[in-house]
Amino acid sequence: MADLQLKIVPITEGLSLKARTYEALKAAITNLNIYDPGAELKLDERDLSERFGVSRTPLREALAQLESEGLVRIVARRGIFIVRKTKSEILDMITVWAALESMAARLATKEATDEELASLHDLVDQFSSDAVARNLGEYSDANIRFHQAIIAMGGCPLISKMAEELFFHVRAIRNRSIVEQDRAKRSIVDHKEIVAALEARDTERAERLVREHTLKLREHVERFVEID
Amino acid sequence: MADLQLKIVPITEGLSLKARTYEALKAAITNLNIYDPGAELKLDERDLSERFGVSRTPLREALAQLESEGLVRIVARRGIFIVRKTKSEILDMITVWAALESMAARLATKEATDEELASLHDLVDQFSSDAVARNLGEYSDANIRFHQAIIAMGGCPLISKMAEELFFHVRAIRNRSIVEQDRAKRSIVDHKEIVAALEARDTERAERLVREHTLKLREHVERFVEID
DNA sequence: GCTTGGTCTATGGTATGCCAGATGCCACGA
DNA sequence: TCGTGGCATCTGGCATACCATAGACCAAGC
Repeated sequence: MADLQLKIVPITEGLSLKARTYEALKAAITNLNIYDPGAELKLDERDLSERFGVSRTPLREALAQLESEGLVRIVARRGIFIVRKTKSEILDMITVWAALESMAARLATKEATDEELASLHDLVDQFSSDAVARNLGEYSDANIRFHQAIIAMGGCPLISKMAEELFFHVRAIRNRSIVEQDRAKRSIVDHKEIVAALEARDTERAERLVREHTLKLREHVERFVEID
Repeated sequence: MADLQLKIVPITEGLSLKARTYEALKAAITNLNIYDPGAELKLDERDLSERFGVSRTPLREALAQLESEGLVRIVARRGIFIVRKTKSEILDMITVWAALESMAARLATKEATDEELASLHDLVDQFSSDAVARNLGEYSDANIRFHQAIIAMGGCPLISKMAEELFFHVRAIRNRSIVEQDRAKRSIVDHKEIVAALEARDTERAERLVREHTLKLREHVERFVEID
């Protein structure tokens, strides 16, 4: 029973085939959406199972999960089709994003520590340089990270989880959006104001700024982004 | 080719076994949560497949879907366990509910027709009589219908869909909550104020009232409801 | 050549059997 | 009596075979 100091590390449980197949499929579909907007929309169970090197059973379970998340649609004896979000659905997702993040901002003014809030400055800077240097806007990773940080500071894991899924989908329209340098610059100003409101613990103002910021994005997408 | 007026109705495509199994399981788990808080938490694939009269394959797919929704947890070679929401998770769900419904109320002040808004009066009345007559509060169907109606009037199908799932889970704590007649009465007052704000197309006030109303429920649950 | 009914094939749905690992029981020994 | 190791069994994961039907293809008849 003596502690021999054998630094035992629990052997990492390899994920199930189902789980790995799910991840691989999700990544594949996402890349398809991003880089290959006009590509093949139909999938075939047997073909996929052969290419992934697993039987149809775990593959089907992975597909069923993707279907419940709305990434694919499975029609009996017809095929499996990759679902492309309509513009209206994208807009709805941004609306929900606005609702969730503005609530998170509200909570953050009450729950977050000063240190946490201060860390937002770095993210603003990262986004600024990213947006200017690489001509990216609302869809850059740096921007997403900024918003995720605010959401995390709300201290509500469910909001974080739901927002993450939304970001995953919304990001798919990155390459279709018209990049506007002006928007990026205005966005940076917005971000700075949001951080200021949070640091001032101004609940109402933080909520409003976050909501309006995201709804501005929504309007921009509505007016200038062509989907489908 | 003559139209013989044979009133043909497309034979309703019976749902797949998987889909029906999913519904049956979900209903079973929900009822268990509501009426039988201390009951068996472990499920068995073979036993269930026998009881439902389907093979393990569609059953497993149904279970996988329930797992991705967080209703059950499947552990390899250990078993399938019904997940009981923690109090903290319930509170988070109510927070998200507040975020979504307040956004919907905001949208409703801009999108809903006068007729739609007027129809809310009936729902308020239904809730009033329900709450008084049957001693129910925030968890009565009449109350849920009132809130769903507001959400629907926001005109954002995604919000409706997400809220519906939240309601499904939150409703499970119905029987564990302490019924307070006072709360029901105050709730009715809140509802009337919300309807008034909506009809006045007062966006900010409608949002605020809806948010505060739901957050009041959250606080009530936090303080007075014992879960687990 | 066009229509029409039959048939073939592709494809998702379902049933079933085997596998590996986690548990728990039980016999055995100190 | 208590601890220990082995073995039976339980249970989810996976592979595979078969089923049913939508759609494509084809051939016969006009």
